[in-house]
Amino acid sequence: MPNEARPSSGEQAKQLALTRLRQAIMHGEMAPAQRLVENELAERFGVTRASIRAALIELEAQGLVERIRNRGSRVRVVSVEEAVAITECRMALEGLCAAKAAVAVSDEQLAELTGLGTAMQKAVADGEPVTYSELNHALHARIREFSGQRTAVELLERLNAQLVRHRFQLALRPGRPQQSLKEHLAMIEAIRARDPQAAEAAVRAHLTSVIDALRD
Amino acid sequence: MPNEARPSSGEQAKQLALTRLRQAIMHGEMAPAQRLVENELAERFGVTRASIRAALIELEAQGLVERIRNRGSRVRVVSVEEAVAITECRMALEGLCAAKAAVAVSDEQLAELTGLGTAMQKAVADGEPVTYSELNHALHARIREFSGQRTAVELLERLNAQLVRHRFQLALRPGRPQQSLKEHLAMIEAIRARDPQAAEAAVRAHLTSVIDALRD
DNA sequence: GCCAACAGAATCGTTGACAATCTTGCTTCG
DNA sequence: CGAAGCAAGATTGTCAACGATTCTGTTGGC
Repeated sequence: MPNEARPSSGEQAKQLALTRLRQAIMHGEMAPAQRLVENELAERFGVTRASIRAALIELEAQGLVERIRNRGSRVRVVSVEEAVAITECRMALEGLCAAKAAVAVSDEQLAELTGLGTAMQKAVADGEPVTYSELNHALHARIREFSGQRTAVELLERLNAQLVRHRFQLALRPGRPQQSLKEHLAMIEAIRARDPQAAEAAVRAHLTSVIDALRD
Repeated sequence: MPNEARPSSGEQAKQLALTRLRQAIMHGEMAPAQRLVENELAERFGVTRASIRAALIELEAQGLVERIRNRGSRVRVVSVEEAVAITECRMALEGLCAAKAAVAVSDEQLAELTGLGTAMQKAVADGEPVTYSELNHALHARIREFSGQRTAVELLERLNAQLVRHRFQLALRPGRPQQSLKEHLAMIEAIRARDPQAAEAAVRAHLTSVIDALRD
């Protein structure tokens, strides 16, 4: 499970609706462009419309849902061009994070990155694209985290949430993990060398490759 | 209330509450960390609490308001460190926009940028920091716009909204406009030369200087 | 046969009231 | 005199009902 969002017991109605709706969208349980009728969701989740409404407003602000006045909400679909534009933003922000992380990273954190790297190699060797995709996600998340750039991390998480569908399709493409693996290992290597410029360059190279792949 | 920017007549209650609250915060009518009691706001704006609540949820997602469960909302205060972190993100994203703009810009748009540049020179010469600050804001906004990067523009507008207070304080500091002017003219020059790398470098140099100034 | 007006259904927006929670100030006991 | 406990007040969270808007399918006229 790449993301947090555990509906802990003492949760409030709105929070529960928010986390469950978010998970449903991110796990692909809701088809893209599917209508999200407030009454249905309220009944499904056992909360009132007000809570669903609050959750939808928040999801709209996060770019996961599209709302039109008096017409309703639907799961937002991101076109390929939009996915490219989002990835370009990721390139700028993750580049920043990688550079910062290369300077700030601790030895234990370096060990964790190295471990992720070998796990990714194993996943590719074993031909397990789903595992690889999860490790991929985890690696990016860890690097962001290690940078200590709270603002950038927040923005990146918003952006990534919008890409779930595309990310998945990408990981399942034959040959893609092999290509991607090399770039990821280069990122790890640059951070291990504590070289901020090299780390930023490696991340940018990787995401440039992602953009090319997105465009088919 | 000197609030223009009409919440156009046919506007819905929630939209009205949102625009007015947003303006009030951005114009500094609400002291930082001021409590935002839903009932008070509802009465002040002549709408119901539900509309205020919806507006507050949206403003929280935009980073302008802080909400704590069962405790209420307040205007979010951004510390200096946070302002620096935000500006670092701006550096990454505006750098991207400037590079794209340098390639995509049209001749009329170039003329507009040049015009802004001369207006800024005049404002500095006449010693009008407020006018300069507005032109500054306009220049950055135009460059973003000309890049055509919708996603990046959206993120940047969110980030900028959080900086209003700091931006103001910066513009009024003696000597700052003179320093800033040179950097802005360099940005314009690089875009006129349609040189993406130079444009990105100029923006980054400018925002690095802003960070130094923020830190005092 | 085609288009415009119209009624009905579906859905969202708004309202006022009630419940849950937190804060604050007072009281009481050690 | 100080601290724990309690009660009142303030504020947010939740709810169910009402009103407004948009969509859809049908009917009537041309």
